[in-house]
Amino acid sequence: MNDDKSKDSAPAKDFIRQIVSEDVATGKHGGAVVTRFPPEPNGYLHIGHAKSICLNFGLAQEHGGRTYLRFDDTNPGKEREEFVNAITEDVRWLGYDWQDRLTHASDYFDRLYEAAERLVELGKAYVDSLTAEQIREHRGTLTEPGRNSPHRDRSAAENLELFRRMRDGDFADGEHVLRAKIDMASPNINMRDPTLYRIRHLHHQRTGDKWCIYPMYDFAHGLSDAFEGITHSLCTLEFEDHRPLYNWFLDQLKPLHRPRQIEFSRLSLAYTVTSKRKLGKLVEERIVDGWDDPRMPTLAGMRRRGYPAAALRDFCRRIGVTKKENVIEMSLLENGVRENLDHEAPRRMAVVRPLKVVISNYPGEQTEDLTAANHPNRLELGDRSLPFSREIYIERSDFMEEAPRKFFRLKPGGEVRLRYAYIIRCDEVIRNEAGEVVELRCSYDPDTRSGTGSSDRKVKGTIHWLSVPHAVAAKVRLYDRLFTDPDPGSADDISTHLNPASLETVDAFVEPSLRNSDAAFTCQFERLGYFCTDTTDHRPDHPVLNRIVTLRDSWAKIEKQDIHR
RNA sequence: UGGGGUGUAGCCAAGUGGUAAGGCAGCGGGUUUUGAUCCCGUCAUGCGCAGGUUCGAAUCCUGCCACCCCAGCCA
Repeated sequence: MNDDKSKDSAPAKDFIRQIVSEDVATGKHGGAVVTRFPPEPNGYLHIGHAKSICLNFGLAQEHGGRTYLRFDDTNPGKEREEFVNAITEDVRWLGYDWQDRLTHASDYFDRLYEAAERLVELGKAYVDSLTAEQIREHRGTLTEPGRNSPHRDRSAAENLELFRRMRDGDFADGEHVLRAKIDMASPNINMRDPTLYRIRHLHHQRTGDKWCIYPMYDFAHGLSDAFEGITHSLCTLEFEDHRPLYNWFLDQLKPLHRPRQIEFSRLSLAYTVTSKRKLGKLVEERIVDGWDDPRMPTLAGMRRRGYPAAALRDFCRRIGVTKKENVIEMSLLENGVRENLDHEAPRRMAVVRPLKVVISNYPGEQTEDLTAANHPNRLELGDRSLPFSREIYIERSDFMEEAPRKFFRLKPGGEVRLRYAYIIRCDEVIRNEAGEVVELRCSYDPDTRSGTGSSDRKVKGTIHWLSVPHAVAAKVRLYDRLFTDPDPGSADDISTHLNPASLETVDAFVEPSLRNSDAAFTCQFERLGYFCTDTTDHRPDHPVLNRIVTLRDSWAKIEKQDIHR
């Protein structure tokens, strides 16, 4: 089902791949390439993370290297086990395998603590007893240098004792922190004695109550990279200013491996938000069903919507990796999904707004099984049979009483081909008391059955249809973009940009072969204009399908031209 | 106004001194039992701006402009 064809072609040589190739060529790190994908387990992964996952895992793959999946769990209280499970599932779904390299920053809490003590002994770290507010005041501003803390010159022995007592739980939250002793006048604010450890009397999801002090990102991250032998530590642009600090720790502590941090720009997608915090808000406020709501730009949401993992990988390859701020248009993602699905998805018939057609010259009790190809361009995908009878449903919009000149489909007195069946002619239009069209009387040409030698009579239009007694009721969920603004993330309150019509459910009929289909079965409804997939809440007798992505619709263009004529 | 980054088409993105790849979007056309797919064509005298160096500059130099990030005991 939607088998990931490995048509992911070779990635472009972005600047990171150039650096890595050069490092491999010059034998740096013995030619090894070791990367890591380090999410904080405080939310679900979204499309932006896919870029990082594809980069990190892809890069290692290209060089026969290794990639760690490392949970950056240094801040208990924000992080939850539910999220680590979701994240591992998403990474696996995207098609990547970390093998036995699933780690946590918390795995290194002992070693990190030892490293911190070493820094204290080296005179490169001290315990500060200022309040958070005082520390902020001492930090200075963007244009003014900071001031040294009065505790900056404590002796190594005193610092060591204080730090140990911090660890042993002698102090309350916020009473002390451990700080690096660097330069309070540095123009780079990250170098103005950054905090290394803070006291947090909190239960940690993995280490339990063993610790009441937890390391900060800057301290934990670079050293974790070093511990794991990471060669290239790839992160986003906002960490550029942290690189001097990343290197400072390595310079002071001289670990065996020396990783290199390289920054690239985040992905942002027009009309969506890629911020765990903001996505979490949509979940909390029940604007969506959950992190995996098919409208969400999360990997779980896209999976449930029916986006193939291969299409997401292809998308990540297409967008490239640079240091430039970028906003990718939705159409690029959708084109990739469409392209993948067009090749992979079998075709089926469906009628969303039924109009009954009686084929008056077709025998009343007769039923015949017609043969329909599963894919018009890939005969190897086989075919299925489609029951045909005297009464059928067609799409309401496929009939027009007063049709513009270029309307190819059914009109009074006109002919149209029923896909995989016969050519019919509209003889009569039946109305109700209100004057609405409720039924069409047509006649068919028995010589035009699809696939027979005499079936090559040409008519302009082809429409889809379903035999009334055989049609299966189904629900189709039509999703539209969640936001009306191209950059909803810029608003303080993203809910002001919500699209009220982001979800519409319609009753439809589908062909009998869709009854008892597998959940997650993805198909394209012939002539309906979109791809659909069965959802997780699939019921065998009543399929519920999600629209995945819309087909290119040149009819809309023609229609518009016609109006303007 | 301190520091760090980034500017190539509507959106991405190659290009590393030799005369502007590719994709998406758009536009025009052909094939088609999905108005889909597919195929063909078209789309920057121009690379943030202004000078300079050079036979030759998106690439080198100088100056300017615009945008993004940084003042968590978040990551």
